[in-house]
Amino acid sequence: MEAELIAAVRRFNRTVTQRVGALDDEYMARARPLAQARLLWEIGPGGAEVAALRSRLGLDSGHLSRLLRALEGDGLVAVGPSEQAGGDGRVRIATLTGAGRAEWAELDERSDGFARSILAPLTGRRRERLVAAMAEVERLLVASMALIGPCPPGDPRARACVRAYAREVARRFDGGFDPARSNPVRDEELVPPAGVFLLATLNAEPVGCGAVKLHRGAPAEIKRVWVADAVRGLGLGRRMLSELERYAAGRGWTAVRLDTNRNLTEAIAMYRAAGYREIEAYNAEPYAHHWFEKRLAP
Amino acid sequence: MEAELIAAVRRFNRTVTQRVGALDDEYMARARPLAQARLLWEIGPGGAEVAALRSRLGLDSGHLSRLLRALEGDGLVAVGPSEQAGGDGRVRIATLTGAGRAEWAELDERSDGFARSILAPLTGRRRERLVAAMAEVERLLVASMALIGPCPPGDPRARACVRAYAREVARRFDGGFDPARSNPVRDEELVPPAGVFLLATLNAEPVGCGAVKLHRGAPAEIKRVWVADAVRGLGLGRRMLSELERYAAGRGWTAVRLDTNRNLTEAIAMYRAAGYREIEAYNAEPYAHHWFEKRLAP
DNA sequence: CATGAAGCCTGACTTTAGTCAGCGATATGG
DNA sequence: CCATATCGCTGACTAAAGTCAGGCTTCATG
Repeated sequence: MEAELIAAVRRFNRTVTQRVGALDDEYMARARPLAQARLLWEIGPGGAEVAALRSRLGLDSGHLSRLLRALEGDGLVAVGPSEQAGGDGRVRIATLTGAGRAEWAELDERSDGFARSILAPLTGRRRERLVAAMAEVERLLVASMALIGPCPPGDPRARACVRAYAREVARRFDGGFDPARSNPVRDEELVPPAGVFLLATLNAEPVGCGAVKLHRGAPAEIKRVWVADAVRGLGLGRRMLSELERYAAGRGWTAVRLDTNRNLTEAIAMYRAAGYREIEAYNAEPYAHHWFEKRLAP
Repeated sequence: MEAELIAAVRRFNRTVTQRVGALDDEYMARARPLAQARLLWEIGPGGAEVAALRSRLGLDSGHLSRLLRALEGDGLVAVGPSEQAGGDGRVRIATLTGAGRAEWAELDERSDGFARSILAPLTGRRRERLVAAMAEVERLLVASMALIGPCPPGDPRARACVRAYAREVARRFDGGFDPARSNPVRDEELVPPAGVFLLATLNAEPVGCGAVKLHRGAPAEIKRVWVADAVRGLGLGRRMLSELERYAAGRGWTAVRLDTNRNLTEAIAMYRAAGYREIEAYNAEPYAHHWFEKRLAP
């Protein structure tokens, strides 16, 4: 990786996170400790589960509890049981009181004010350029924050991705998609050593998946590569694919193949760009129109 | 200002400062408190004056002193007298010891590693785009961090700007520039109520200047508008100009004028773009070829 | 329904950050 | 040379952040 690029990223980190970040904190903190303000903000007008707050803010359970107590003491927050029918009685939900909503609105206003103060000194054209560049940085940074790792196929996040995949496929295939008619994939096939299921997460939210089956005496087979709409076009599919290939190659497989539907044009383009070449049908998948293979470097 | 733009800036602030900023801190902090690590970093291999560190990091004198003591105790830093011939015996200089330099190098390495980790998940083309966008954001953010405010013309920073202005003008005018031949500007003329000298600063460093003289019974006169090379093209000259106009308008003047040399083409373009129109010579400035005037809204 | 895990809580800390008054040495301006 | 300011330092704080061990309640599971 060129030193030039690294130096540029470092300059950015220094200037932007240090200066803007510090100012942002100042804008956030009103007569209140920063952690409390952040928490209040994160609860939001709609309320939030305590566990979600803990993971989003990365706080210790004791610390968070105390912060909630402080906000409750100031009459800004009410923490109560989940209240939902069939809800888990252990989880508690924090909601803003009237005063809390007022203070939240105040924070929102200040946040607007801060953004305004960044734009204010710039002329119209430069403003547009700054905003466009910021959007680009944000998009690509988000892409680089996504993590891809193995996950049991039975995990709720994995299930959610597979459901989303099935929904999308049902929408896009001519004549819909009936899982019962398609070649089945059983969970055991996606657990090492038979194969693996990889989950892509962004801030712990699942945003994509992919799996590979290591067939004995045959090329490994890639299945269920899917990326959430919100993060398409960031190269996540490509990363998922190469992680799956890496897994197969690491176990000694020298080729991977996959089947796909003619309507999934971007996927097909991605496979070609990633070095896959079209082959004859190797299975009888009723929804497939194209079959691809890629040889793996050992 | 459109809500669209503000929302984009806020999204950026959120993603970047919170996520990248927090990670940056983690990378910085090795078994050491963040403030100590930052201080060590800021001292750098070349050493630094204690006062400079205080202003750069925005720390309280007592706090900084204690941090220095802690680093000294760990054998990383040595604080000694200025040592320079004719140096101020009160100021002290912090320098890194061998161990300190080693730890500094380690921080440098980690900082590189962090930058690398941002770029690593991206493909080549996306990397280029991210870096380009980061550079753009940084440039424009720097522009919006510059502050313009009144400053006594005798202040060392003001003097430094005026000297830089004179050097540049000497380089660019045909046949150089001899201040003695030019229409003189006395300091008293640039102190309220006779006029004002404005200084543009970026992180407390002077990066530009401008002045206006409020002539009795005549249009106000703008002088010495100058912007440092490093921050040109960011609209700072334009901002300086409008601050000067605002000052004159605020005291009741309804027009400003100025003279300029034909070689300062960007300045001339800026005057025109800012609503100045060329007029007949109103003085006998030997270095001037163009004279401009702008009417001010009350 | 016994068992263990999960979710949230409190108590009892430590560490870090930050503030403020005042001191001793040095510099500066009349 | 005297008054006054500046620079860096120490002492004596407070506030905020963060850690860790347990305890109570609720849930899931055999």
